[in-house]
Amino acid sequence: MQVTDFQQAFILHFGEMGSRWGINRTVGQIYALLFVSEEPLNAEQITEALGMSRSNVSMGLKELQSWRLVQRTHKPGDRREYFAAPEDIWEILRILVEERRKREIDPTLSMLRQAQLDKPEAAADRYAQARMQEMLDLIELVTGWLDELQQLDQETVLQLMKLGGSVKKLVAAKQRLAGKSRRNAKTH
Amino acid sequence: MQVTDFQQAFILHFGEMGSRWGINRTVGQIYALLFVSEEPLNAEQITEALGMSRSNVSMGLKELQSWRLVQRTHKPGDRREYFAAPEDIWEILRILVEERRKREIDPTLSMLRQAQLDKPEAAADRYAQARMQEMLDLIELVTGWLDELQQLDQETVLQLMKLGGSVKKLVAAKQRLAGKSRRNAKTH
DNA sequence: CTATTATTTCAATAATTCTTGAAATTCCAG
DNA sequence: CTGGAATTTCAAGAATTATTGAAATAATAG
Repeated sequence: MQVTDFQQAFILHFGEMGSRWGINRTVGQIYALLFVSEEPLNAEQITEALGMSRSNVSMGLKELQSWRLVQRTHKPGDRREYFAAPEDIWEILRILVEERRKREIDPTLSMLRQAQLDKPEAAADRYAQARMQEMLDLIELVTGWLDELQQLDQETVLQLMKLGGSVKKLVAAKQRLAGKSRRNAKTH
Repeated sequence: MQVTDFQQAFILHFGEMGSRWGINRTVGQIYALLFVSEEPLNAEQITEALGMSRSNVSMGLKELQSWRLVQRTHKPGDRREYFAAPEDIWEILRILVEERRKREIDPTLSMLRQAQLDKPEAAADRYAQARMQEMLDLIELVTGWLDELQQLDQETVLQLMKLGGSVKKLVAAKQRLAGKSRRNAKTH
């Protein structure tokens, strides 16, 4: 297998960006190749196309599988494994968000929650705890919202994103509605 | 300056997570220290608190400044520089989103746009180009939406995020309204 | 089974990134 | 200006991460 110049530009870019995205060059290149390939590829084809060692490809594929970013298939009468990127790009985005969250945010959430169980005496520690609480609240708000977005069907998300600035009016309208039903409730 | 055990847990965690977040341990620790410190700190205090070299702190602060994540201040009658994390945690989030986007997404956007200017002949390239177009469309949709969210005031964003699942009804309602005014327009 | 092919593991080394102390530079009080 | 304090730069070494070929393991066709 030989990549075209057109594909090559994309593959090399992903390789370069890999380090900024927290994956290595190899993994970035393998994923880029799979993403622009119409048919699933086996490890040997990837090795030849990218000019890296077979073992490197094996490790890269393992990493991509741990990210759930590649699917494994088989061809009839061929016992080699074939790999492909998910067809649906929304699915890819969903997985990316989930996995990055699991790796980059969840451990911090645990630590922040743990820190709230303490009852520090010193002023410096009480300030630190308050700051951590602020961070915790913000992360919970944003990740909770991401959870809700993921529950929604794709069409609704698309519409919401296309709403643009008019979302403000919509939210304001909703607030007024909600206000009616709790006219006498404690405000704020 | 000496950090307490309570602060230390937070600082060490940020140091460890640093590599997953694309910054190094030093930078993570410095930021964590500033984040939980009520008063701005100078480089010497940071050096002592974290037990790393003065030059390392200097480089770390430079990096954090390139991320716009620290503010520089001065104390009267003291010519040393003092550093602090922004007080407002929403501000921190905003900056983080902007900077990560600039570093991790914008270069890819350029590349993808460039690739759409080509008019490839080969079937493999035409497929690759179509895939890149899908990726481009999705990134533009999401980043465009982030832009609009950033235009909104914090209160509106907060309300939107707290809407949760009911956002679906809201969007549906909006669609019905919009539908009235383009009853006879070409659907989709 | 067994021979062959496919895949993974692993230890060595290549490459990159981080950290440091020393030297250079900048800054400003006197 | 000048001297000392504050800060940055830089090259060397430390530490980490990536890549490889060889060996081990797994899978299956015959």
